[in-house]
Amino acid sequence: VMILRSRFLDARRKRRNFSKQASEILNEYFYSHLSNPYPSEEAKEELARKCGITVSQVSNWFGNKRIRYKKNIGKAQEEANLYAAKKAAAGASPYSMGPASQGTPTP
Amino acid sequence: RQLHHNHLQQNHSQQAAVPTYKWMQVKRNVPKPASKATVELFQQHHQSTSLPIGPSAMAGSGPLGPLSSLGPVLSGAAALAAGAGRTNFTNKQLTELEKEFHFNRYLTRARRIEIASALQLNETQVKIWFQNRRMKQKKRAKEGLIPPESVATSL
DNA sequence: TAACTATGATTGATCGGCCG
DNA sequence: CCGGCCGATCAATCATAGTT
Repeated sequence: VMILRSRFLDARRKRRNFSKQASEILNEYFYSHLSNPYPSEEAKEELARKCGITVSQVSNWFGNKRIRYKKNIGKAQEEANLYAAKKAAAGASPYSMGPASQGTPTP
Repeated sequence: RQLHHNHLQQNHSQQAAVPTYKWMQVKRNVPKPASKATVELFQQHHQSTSLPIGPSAMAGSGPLGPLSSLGPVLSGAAALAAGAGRTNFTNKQLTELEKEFHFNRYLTRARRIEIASALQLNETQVKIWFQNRRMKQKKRAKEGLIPPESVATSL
């Protein structure tokens, strides 16, 4: 558990940060679906294609994003949200629609 | 713990932009980081250095062979019951599990019990390990393009 | 260059659904 | 009704990339 863990348990070495553009696409989707940031398999495939990464990477990204978003709430999240919301509203947002999203949870 | 079905149903935060949806409040049962002291004690108590686990008895003909140390069917169970969240598998355990997996991707109840005892793990832990292992292989097959995991490896 | 932070990947374990 | 499996996800952690 100490020094023995890097034999076959680490394939995660040498990772590459996604391109600025890819991150932009992912964040845009995430914030425009903040009510339910769980893209379908199809959506993941499309995102993967647009971002030039694999579906698994898209899944990882959303997994990390969700968890890390929760770990804050009321931090830069608000800011990021506004940033994305405004951007989406500004136009050219192919993800404006969705299954059950919409920032209008009217009870 | 409680049930949780996601979808819109947020809080009443005056803040215009951050509603706090249900998915943000989902909490799972992962209590303690594991009481290492306890685990270690159990470990060393039964650490039978050499695992007598023979890759099962070839395709189920001669079921169960070597398996000797059988007592602690719950050392791991104890740890888990004690509130150990994520168990830290030792390389020995992982190596044996990996070996067994290569042999059989699925476990029989009997084999599961053998492995669990020999490795000081829960039957559940062994079961889950195999489940996760299968998913892992499937995932790698899909992307890495190394699907069948050539059992024979006759390269 | 060291210290710190952001982030992609891994993995034991959970959740809900399905099946025999 | 029960236990195992699948598929997706969680949550904690690892190791590295990017910042400061």
